[in-house]
Amino acid sequence: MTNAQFDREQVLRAAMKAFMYKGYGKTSMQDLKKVTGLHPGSIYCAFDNKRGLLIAALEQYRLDRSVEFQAFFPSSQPVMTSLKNYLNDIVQGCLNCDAPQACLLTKALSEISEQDEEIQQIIAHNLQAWQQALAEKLEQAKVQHELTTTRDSDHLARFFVMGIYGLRTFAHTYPKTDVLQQLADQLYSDICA
Amino acid sequence: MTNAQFDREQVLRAAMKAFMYKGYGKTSMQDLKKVTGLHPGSIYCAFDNKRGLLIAALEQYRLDRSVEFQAFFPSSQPVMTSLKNYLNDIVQGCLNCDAPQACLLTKALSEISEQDEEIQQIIAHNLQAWQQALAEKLEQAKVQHELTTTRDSDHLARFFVMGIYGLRTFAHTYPKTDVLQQLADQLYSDICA
DNA sequence: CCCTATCTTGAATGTACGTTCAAGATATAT
DNA sequence: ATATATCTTGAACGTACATTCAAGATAGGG
Repeated sequence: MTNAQFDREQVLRAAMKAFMYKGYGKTSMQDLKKVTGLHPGSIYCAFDNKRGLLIAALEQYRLDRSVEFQAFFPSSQPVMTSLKNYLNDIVQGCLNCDAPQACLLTKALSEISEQDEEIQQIIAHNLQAWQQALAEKLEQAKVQHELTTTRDSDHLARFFVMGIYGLRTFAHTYPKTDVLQQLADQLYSDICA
Repeated sequence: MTNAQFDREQVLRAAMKAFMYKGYGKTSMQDLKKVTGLHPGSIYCAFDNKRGLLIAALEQYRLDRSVEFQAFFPSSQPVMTSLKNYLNDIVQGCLNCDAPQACLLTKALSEISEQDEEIQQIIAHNLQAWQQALAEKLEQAKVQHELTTTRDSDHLARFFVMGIYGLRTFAHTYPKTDVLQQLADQLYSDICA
């Protein structure tokens, strides 16, 4: 029954990509078969159903992004420098057109949150964990006197994630490097101010 | 053939609401029949097909929002006061749960933009028109010395709409008045600074 | 070499959808 | 009042989908 002969991570990343590009609803099992290389029966065996595959893909996405995030903040480097690099990387991600311009979490949030409370909560939890991780980095920057502001780190982190949500939506309508970079720079300097 | 015995605006607003709540893909013709009171045949007669209804609804949305926007900026009042009221109204909209928390444009953008270039362009055009209208108000505020900043009005307007996109997404995961208001206040003061 | 247990496969199933269209209802003109 | 033209209605159609399942393939032990 529970078969793991295939590379689970690779399958989940392929599914993630499909869900990000077409959206959950419009990604058919045939699409998933094509991109994962798994036959419908195997998908149902491993993930119960399409929804189970989405949930597994969301978890893989969380893991991947978490690793990626930490890699941006080596202890050898000032936190605020890392934060700027991180933000610039997101700007580049918005411009990379063959890759999905949106993040899986916000895309799925807007598509299915009203209809599936469990998935809504998974997504909300993951987004809040990301926000929390950012707040910790900002707090660390304060302690190390890289960041001098009287404002609460939690508030700054919320404003930062809000800005990134907005940046990604903005990029959908106007994916020009210089304008996005200018917006990101403004966001960064408003955090610092 | 082209029949207009029903109230076209009312029908389009009902369709708008359904599309905003369920999304375009998951709103069935049965749903649309229920909310508009129009039988499938009549919908096809008046709007060609479901996609045509969406396009018509997007146009009605544009009109409604345009009227609403101008109403927020009476000449009797300082522009920046109006802008603050406008922003606060958006915050309230994010909290009003029975109404759609997202705007039809961004919701549809994230759902169908990859698959329908024509609709993508309609949406992008409408969002840019909104941004342009904001830029004009900001420019007016500068001329009247309500707003003193060296930054470009177009840039400020872009940053403002980016913030609102982000605010709406944020509200999806955490719809608490005080936090949203704090984020909106921060956005407003960053525009002014 | 064969038998059995497990895994793989894609065709079959039921459902739900967008769309069409012909029959019925209504209004208008003579 | 009757005939004709127009509009309204919802049942029927084809299609596409998620899901299931039984037949076929594969491997491992006797």
